[in-house]
Amino acid sequence: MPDLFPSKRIQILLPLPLSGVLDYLSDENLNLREGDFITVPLSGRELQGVVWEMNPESSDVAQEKLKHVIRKSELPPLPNSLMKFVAWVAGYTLSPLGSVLKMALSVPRKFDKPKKQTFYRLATELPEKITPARKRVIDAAISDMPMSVKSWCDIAAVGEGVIRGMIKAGFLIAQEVSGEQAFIKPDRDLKRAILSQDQQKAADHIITQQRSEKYKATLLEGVTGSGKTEVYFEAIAEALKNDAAQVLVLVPEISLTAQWLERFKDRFGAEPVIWHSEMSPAQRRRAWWATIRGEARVIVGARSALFLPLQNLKLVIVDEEHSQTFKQDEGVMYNGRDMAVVRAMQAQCPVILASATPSLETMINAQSGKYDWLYLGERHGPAELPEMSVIDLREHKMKTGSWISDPLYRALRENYENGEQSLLYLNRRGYAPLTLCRACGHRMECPHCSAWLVEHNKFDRLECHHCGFNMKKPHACPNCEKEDSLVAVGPGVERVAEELARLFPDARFAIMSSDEIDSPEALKNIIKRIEKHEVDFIVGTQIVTKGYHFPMLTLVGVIDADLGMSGADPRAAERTWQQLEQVAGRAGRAEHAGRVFFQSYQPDHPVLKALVSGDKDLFLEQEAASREAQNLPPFGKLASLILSGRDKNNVIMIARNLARCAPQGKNITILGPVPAPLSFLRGNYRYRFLIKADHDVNIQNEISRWLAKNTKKHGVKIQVDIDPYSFY
DNA sequence: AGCACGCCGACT
DNA sequence: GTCGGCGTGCTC
Repeated sequence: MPDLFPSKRIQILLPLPLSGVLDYLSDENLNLREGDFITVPLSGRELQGVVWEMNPESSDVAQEKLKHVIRKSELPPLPNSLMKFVAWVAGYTLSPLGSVLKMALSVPRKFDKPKKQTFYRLATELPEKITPARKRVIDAAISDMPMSVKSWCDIAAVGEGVIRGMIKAGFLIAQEVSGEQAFIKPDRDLKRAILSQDQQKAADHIITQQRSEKYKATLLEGVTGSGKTEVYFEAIAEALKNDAAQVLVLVPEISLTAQWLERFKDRFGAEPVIWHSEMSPAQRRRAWWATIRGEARVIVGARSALFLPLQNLKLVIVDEEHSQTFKQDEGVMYNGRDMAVVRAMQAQCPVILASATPSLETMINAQSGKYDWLYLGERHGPAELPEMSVIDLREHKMKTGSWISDPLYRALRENYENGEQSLLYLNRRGYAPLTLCRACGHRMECPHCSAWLVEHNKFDRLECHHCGFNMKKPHACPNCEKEDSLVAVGPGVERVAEELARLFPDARFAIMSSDEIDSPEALKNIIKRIEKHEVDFIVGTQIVTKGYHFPMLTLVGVIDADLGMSGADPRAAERTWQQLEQVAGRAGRAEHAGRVFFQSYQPDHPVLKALVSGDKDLFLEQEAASREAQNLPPFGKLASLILSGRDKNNVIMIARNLARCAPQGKNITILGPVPAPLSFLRGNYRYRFLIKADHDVNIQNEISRWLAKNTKKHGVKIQVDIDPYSFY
């Protein structure tokens, strides 16, 4: 086929795990620009990608090999700011560029044309005499914005009949709208909160920043109930003065933000646009379109919302910035909190990091003056801080098979007899973490991982928490074949609940763990039961730290405060502290001051000392000093390299080869290879390196050069995690 | 990510 | 003797 139009070599990025762009030919009449969505052939199939470079410098791909771009999409182009961000994240995380693009494009049916819908807007001339229901509709109208019948019903709280009647009477006028149903625009002036002096000062500071339209990071610190949300709502209101501005709010887990959404709706009269991975394809499509067209004004979402095609980003907020949920430790391993700061920097807009218990990273940045630091001291309402104490388990020994010490039992008894609610916290699902044979000592282990099988009474099974393998608990030991010799060792929440039931035969219990709470309905039910005081004792895993309010709860017992303190994780102490602080915060939200007991074999551990004394600053100071001494983040840089493969000897050999050509220098240290803590996972043997470097080392460069030196890696997967949070 | 190519076990 | 298992490698 002769070329009717001259074509030109351009570079396309496809949402595949390819490290770079591919060269294609573009016909001039397609009139392509960078960011345009296009369809191209790739090994016999058609794929959608993005025009990445219109004027490539050079390429070694032969001209004959090049294929033509098939067509250009009618989608608005990918905003240049997002292309820049995608490239930055790929470079930082050492991930294939195409994998990062995939995160930005994983929107179902985005190439479909939106279907036509009939919307209705309020007529300009309305009768003077109207029924109360019709008045509600008129009052609810948002200027002359057209809406679907369903939206009218929702917003005015009337039945469909009322709306249909008004359409018939000509008070609502039909309008064909092509495209998704629009989101209701937040009203920045709707309902200003009355701010305390502290809050007002903080809000003023942020508003000034907002007006400067420059990048600036701010830590907004304040205990629970100090009103951080109201303060950053004012920043959002300020940003919304600009009619095109878009605001991005990142939250750790969107499924747990129902209360937050209520407050937003109350303040701005409309729900924000929501983004997270569990949304239905239709919902995601609608949110993505609203974002790329600039119609979405405030977007609240999980970390993946960073990859939305925002057109005019003017403010970024990271709520609960200390949450480790922001770190993704699969696929493209990025930290949502850090990338939010980068996104703001690239967009030249302010970013607010809000938390009651800021991460050490953010604290250091605030102390050094890199971030502004706003502190809200007051705690609103009558609640007092709980009284905390440590139970020394070396002193108060427990019987075998018991996990509740005498002092804790006495406190629980007293609380129960006073008709109050208590919570026992143990971050361990199931009945027992280990099952072993009394006769031969055989441990029930996962066949695919080097991990114990966890006994779950609820399902009457043994389960691996790493790969999901599960089996029925056998009657006889699989090793020595002795009958009834398998015993449970150690406690999980189910077992603690069992002990409680023995101690308090007439009490009512609830277990809160991901096994019990597997749907929003289950969550709602359990919360309702607790709020109605149909429960005397709650036994819960980490799930109870996620910000529910238990107004009747006055006692918290931490079964094992030492859990999670060991291992190679430099953040172990910080994480434990945050978790325990949050659990402790569940006690005494109402008029009663609460009591908190930590059971521990290391009562002198700095984490417990800090919690009991309430001297959080001292703990952070010590923690900072310790990390600085070890040159760990945020003072030094850390990365992990995990090699995994089916053949153990092959993995070891390749690990040794890598070790031989590891980067050397006084400002970079390579530790390893050692078997990873989970040395066998999902059928793969795993070895790990840790890379520690000074702050000024370009650790990505060092690692890429290192891995490039070693070409033979057959049968071994190498995963790089920059600034790891997971140490399995 | 798909899809083809390629080398070792149970089938007509 | 073949069908097909998924390990490995390539796609402009």
